[in-house]
Parts: sequence; structure tokens; C-alpha cells
Amino acid sequence: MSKSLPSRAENYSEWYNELVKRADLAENSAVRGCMIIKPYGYSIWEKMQRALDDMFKETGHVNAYFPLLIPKSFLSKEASHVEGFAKECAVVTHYRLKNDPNGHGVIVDPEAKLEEELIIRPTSETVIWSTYKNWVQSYRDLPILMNQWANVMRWEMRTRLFLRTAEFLWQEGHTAHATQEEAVEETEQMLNIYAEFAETFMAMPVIKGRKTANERFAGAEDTYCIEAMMQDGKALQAGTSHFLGQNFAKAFDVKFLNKANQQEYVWGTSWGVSTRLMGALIMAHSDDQGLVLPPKLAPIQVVIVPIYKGEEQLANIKAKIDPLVAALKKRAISVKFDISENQSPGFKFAEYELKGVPVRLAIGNRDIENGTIELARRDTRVKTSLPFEGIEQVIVDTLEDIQTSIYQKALDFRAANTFEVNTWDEFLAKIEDGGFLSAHWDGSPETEEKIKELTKATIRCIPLDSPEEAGTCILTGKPSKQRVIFARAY
RNA sequence: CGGGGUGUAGCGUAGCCCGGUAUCGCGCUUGGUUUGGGACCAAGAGGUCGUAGGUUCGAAUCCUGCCACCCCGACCA
Repeated sequence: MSKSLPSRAENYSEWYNELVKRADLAENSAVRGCMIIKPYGYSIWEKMQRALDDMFKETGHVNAYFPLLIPKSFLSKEASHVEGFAKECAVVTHYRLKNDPNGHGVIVDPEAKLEEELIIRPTSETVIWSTYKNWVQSYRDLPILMNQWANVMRWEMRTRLFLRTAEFLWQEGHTAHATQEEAVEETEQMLNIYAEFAETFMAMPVIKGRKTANERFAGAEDTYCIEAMMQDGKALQAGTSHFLGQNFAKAFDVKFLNKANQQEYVWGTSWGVSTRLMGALIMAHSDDQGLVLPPKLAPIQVVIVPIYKGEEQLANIKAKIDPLVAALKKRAISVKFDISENQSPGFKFAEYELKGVPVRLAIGNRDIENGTIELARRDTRVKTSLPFEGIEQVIVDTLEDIQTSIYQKALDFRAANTFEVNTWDEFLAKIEDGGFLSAHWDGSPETEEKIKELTKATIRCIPLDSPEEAGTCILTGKPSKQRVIFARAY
């Protein structure tokens, strides 16, 4: 194994794959397309879960759990839903194995065929709405504000660690409401929560918008999304929030009696983010030395590397560092004092850089004599020798500064790679360099499809904050009222 | 699923064309010396050469099937 990563400029996707493996985030498993999330990677996911879960709870949501397996018939009840997911469903057909009579291990027992086949959930709208039918009779039973943390499976052709795996972890919120207005509000609220999470925790700027009909979730009336820009200029859909209208209520016959004693169908939403956010996090900030993690999600926020000769020097260092570690822990900062002897300081420096630890402190005999300590920040890789006195506050401030400055850096990058284009020639030229293109579109699915065919670029979203502006479609020249964001995407 | 490529120790590889049971580096183990940017020396351990057949006295090497992975397309959070 060579010491350094492939560079981003050289081969972006190889850089990504190698980084995921080298930083101990995840690896491929014995099952094609399925990944093993390693402890270091999983602890980042746990931090994401914690932050999101808190935000969901604060807005009145509760967690529950629904089964992994779904009767096949459920999927066909909502027409566009089945069309969207049928091609990528894993199917359970039998419930028993037996010893091969020819002695070749075990075989599926043909006697044990299921009456009705089960599918492994690609998403849970169907089981959940079949259950909501039993839970809802009156407007007093509404709203249902429920979320589940679960794994789902979509049999993808081509997979990449975190970005697209056959099995992935996510949360899926499923809410039911008495009115359309309330459901739309919920959809927008959750989009805002996702955007806030992405920006404040992941330090990743996102564009909030709506999907076009082509890109909409199978079974939704309207799909809202947050879109982020990766360092290669490609777009990554980081979260979606769907207004389901009454589609699933109608498919599963979920009705309630309103105050006026009339039967009405329930209005629904669903929203989710997945372990794909891990991929987004990696690609948003990391560099050729390895991961760059935002302090708010870093499993280890501060690492302290001692440099010493002999037991006595180590004892002197410990005497200074132990109280500092205790003080940092008291401020809920996760800190690792790495006194392992089997690796040299140089090795540790490289290792913690690879793993994206935001702040690294190094202290040796020289520092003990001078009353100093060396602080290195991961984002800029700048090292400074500082007085030991007062270092605790400097660490706290540096963590905060890293959080905001990597956000700013990502924001500047996006700004530098977002372009307004007004002619088809301009579009063709610019799309090759990556980035977001803000352009007019005539609103037809056919035009969108044609542009995708010609350039591989899709409409990432119709931004929510985009002003109305008269213009002409980039391809057809037909009138348009608003610019949309085009990009090549993951 | 179509096109291209690759499977040799935990990882990265040489050997394959031209058959004779395997090279090197990292890592690992033990001992010693080290430690301010991926330490050094010495001694070790570790391989059904992806898999199933075939050809042959003999297969990592030649032939066939299968499987897995990577890259490029179509599908997708």
C-alpha cells in the first residue's frame, strides 16, 4: 500500500474510493453492492443520526419500526410507485433451506415456497400506509408524525461505497394529515430541517428546491430536495421531502371523519436522508491528505500526540496533558491522547490527517521547557506554536472556526462554479467543466430529457428562492418564467 | 444488461507470451535500538495462485465454463 492517496485532480473517483477505505470508513462486503460500515465511519453516522433525531423530536416526531419484508401485492397498489421501484426489488420466495441430497452444502427447499412472495423494502410507504388505515378513523387521530431509522434495499446495477449501495441505512419520515395545507407545510418544514442540518452540522451549503416531474419520487405529487456541489463540480442530492397528496391514502384506503362528519382521504408526506450523506460529507471537504471533517460530526475532535524519549519525559507530558484532557471532556469535546508506543509521531500525524481529526496538538520536551504546545488545524494544515497557558480556550475557538471556515470554503467553491448561461452554445461549453448552470427551461419533460441525452446534465432542482424572470428556454427558445439548476449528478 | 479490463499471502505486486508448486515491498510476530512529519537492525510466521473442469508425466502459466471486482454506458437516494 502506497503512503499517499491518489490526488483529486488525477482521478477523482479513485481518490474517493481509496479515501473511504484508507480512512477506515467502510469497505466492500462478500455480498455485491453491500458495504461494511466500519466503526470509525459508523461513529460519524451515529453523530449525524443523533443530530437529526433531535431535530425531528423537537418538531414533534416520534420513532417507530416497521418490518423489513413487505407483501409483494402492497407494492402494486400505487401505480407510479410500483413502476419506480419494481425493477430494483429483492424478492423472498422461500422460508427454508435443506441439505443437498447430492452432498453439495445446502439448497433452497422447494417444499418451502411462500404462498405470497415478499419483497425486501426499497422504502416503506406501502407497509406504513397499510397500517395507517387501521390507525386513523377521525380527524382526532391526526396528524401522525412518525419516523423510522431503518435499512432498505435497492438492487442497483452499479454501486459505490456510501453514494450508492444495494443496502443502505436511512431514516424515513411518514406523516399523515387532515389537510393539504398542513401536509405541504410539513414537507417544507422537513426540507428546512435537512438544509439546516447540512449547513450547520455538515458545513455543506445546499440549494433548496423542487424536483421536476421527471425526477420526482415515485408516488409523490411534489418532491422537494436539497442539492449540494461536490469538489468535482458534480451535484449530489442530499435529501428529499415528498408531498404525497392523497395518493397513498387512496391506494390503501386511509380515510377519516372530519369535524363535519364527512369522510375524507388523508394527506401524506414522506422524507428521508441516507448514509449517502457520508459520501457527501467526504466529497464536500476532504483533500489529497485525507478526510476533513467538520468538528460537529468528527468522532475525535482533538488528538494529542506526545513526543518523548523515555519514561520520564512521558511522565512530564502526562502531568500537563491529563488535566487538559479532563477539562476538554468536561466541555463535551471528544479528545484522544494517543500514547501508543508502536507508532512514531510522524506516523500518527499522517494517520490523524487521513482520518480528518480537526485539531491536532503535539507536545514534546522542548514544549515542556518553553511552556508551549503545537496546534495544527486539519482544514488549513497550518501549525502554530502556542503558550500552553490558555490552550483550552484556543482549542474551543479553533473548533468553531474550522466549522465555519470549511462551510465558507465550500460556499465560495460553489459560487465560483455556478454560472448563469443564456445560450445553448454557452451551456454546452460550460457543462463540460462541471458546476451548476442556472438557465431557463421551457417546463416540458421532453426538453429536459433531450438536454439530458445531449449533455448528461439533469435539472437538479427548481430553486425555491429563485426569482421570477422572463427568459427563453436554453434549448427550444420557448418562453420561461424562471431559471432552474442544471448539473451532472451522482 | 451491453462494451473493455483485472483476479497470485491482510494490502499492493513480479512470474504467465516461452508449463517444472512462487518474487519483491508494506503490514504482521519476537528481540533490541528509536521517537519534533509515515523510524532502523536482526530473526520469523503467513500462499488450495478467484473457482470448477479439461489438456499434460507435470498447470499460477495453455483451453473452456462459472464467479467476483474495477472502468465506460442504460437505471437510481
